[in-house]
Amino acid sequence: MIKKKKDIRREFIIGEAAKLFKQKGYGGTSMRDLAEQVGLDAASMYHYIKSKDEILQGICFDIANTYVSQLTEIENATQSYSQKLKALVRLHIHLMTTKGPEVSVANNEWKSLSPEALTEFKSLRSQYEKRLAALIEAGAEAGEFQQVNTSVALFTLLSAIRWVELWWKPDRGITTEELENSILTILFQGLEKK
Amino acid sequence: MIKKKKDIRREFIIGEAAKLFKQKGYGGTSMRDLAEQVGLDAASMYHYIKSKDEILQGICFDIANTYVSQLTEIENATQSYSQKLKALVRLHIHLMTTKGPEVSVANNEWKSLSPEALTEFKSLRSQYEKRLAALIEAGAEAGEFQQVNTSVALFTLLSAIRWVELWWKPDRGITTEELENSILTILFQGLEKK
DNA sequence: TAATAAATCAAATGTTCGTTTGAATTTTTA
DNA sequence: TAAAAATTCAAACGAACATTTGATTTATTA
Repeated sequence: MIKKKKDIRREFIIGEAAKLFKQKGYGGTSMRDLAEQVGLDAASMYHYIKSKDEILQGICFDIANTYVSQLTEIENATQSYSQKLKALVRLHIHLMTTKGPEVSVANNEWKSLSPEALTEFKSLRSQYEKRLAALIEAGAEAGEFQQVNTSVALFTLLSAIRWVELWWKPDRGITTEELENSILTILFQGLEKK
Repeated sequence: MIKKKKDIRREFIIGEAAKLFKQKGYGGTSMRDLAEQVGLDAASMYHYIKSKDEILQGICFDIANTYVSQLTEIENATQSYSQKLKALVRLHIHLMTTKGPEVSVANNEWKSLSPEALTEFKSLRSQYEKRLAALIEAGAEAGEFQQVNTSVALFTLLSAIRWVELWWKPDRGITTEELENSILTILFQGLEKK
């Protein structure tokens, strides 16, 4: 037996929690709300999860680790810095369209992590930003990018795509391909026509 | 007597609330936290404010109204659509550097508004987005912008600058002028060097 | 200075929260 | 089918919350 029924239930609870946390915030979601969503009494959920905080940790660190491993792959690829950056932006967008609630929670609710988890999470994020900044810096030195402040470029890129996690639904009348292309056009070519 | 002492106290409380709401979230900030911050007993604060929700409303709608009136001014100005859009982005950035906590709260904590206020707030935001979308649409038809989906352009622009409200401090070693110029360069010229 | 108004807070109210306990029920195993 | 294990929930716990009450202190006014 590879995956126990208990684990499946547990994952279901965490998935529903992600949806609720995205919708109403971590603080705004009670364990009783979550219990109702999964069709259990609140007390019963504690057979599958240890605490509310553990759920949030699961979501946040799962996403954080995904981001880190994607960045590592790109760092090791042989492409121009411009291509690397574009590929990374695509991966970010893709993750938002496939794991919307989880990404949303990791991006917006991490402040509610317990103190120890919070420290660890901020450290992970800081490392990620440093490595990404290095990529931008290298690209600028290679003459591939405009001369703009690295931090500004870093945060503008990361921030510019954040709306996707809130906006994207399968029925928006736009494919993920179009979505990615439009965003990449604005960020790398600029909105203004030359 | 133009401004009563009571009103000044009230505004101070709301200002401190904005800082705390930004830092710890609306749900994560108790009235006791806020009382300690302003140097009063929790009960005493109720001489100056009606409720916690009223504070949040004050912050959110103050910012929302500022955005709307700024947009109205720009709509009525005689400039190219490109100039209008750039001016608006500058105003957004400027508001973040001058009213950081309030903008942060209006952007991140509006979900905690009471049901009626929430409806009103979402309506205001939706109107704002529609008018901004119309500006982008018009600029595209005038041939000033690249051919990208209007919603994508709209949200990418608005989202791209959101990090400023969290990042900007007077001692970041960058003037607001440089900050605005760098961001505008990326968004309108693109990060890639041609 | 005496009367009045404003400001303060100790104490309590009722509610909601995350979580635990312990017993009942259902499912699995031998 | 009997014993063991897993699952469920009713009930309750203590803590934290926003807010109210009522009395006390401080400032203002006549």
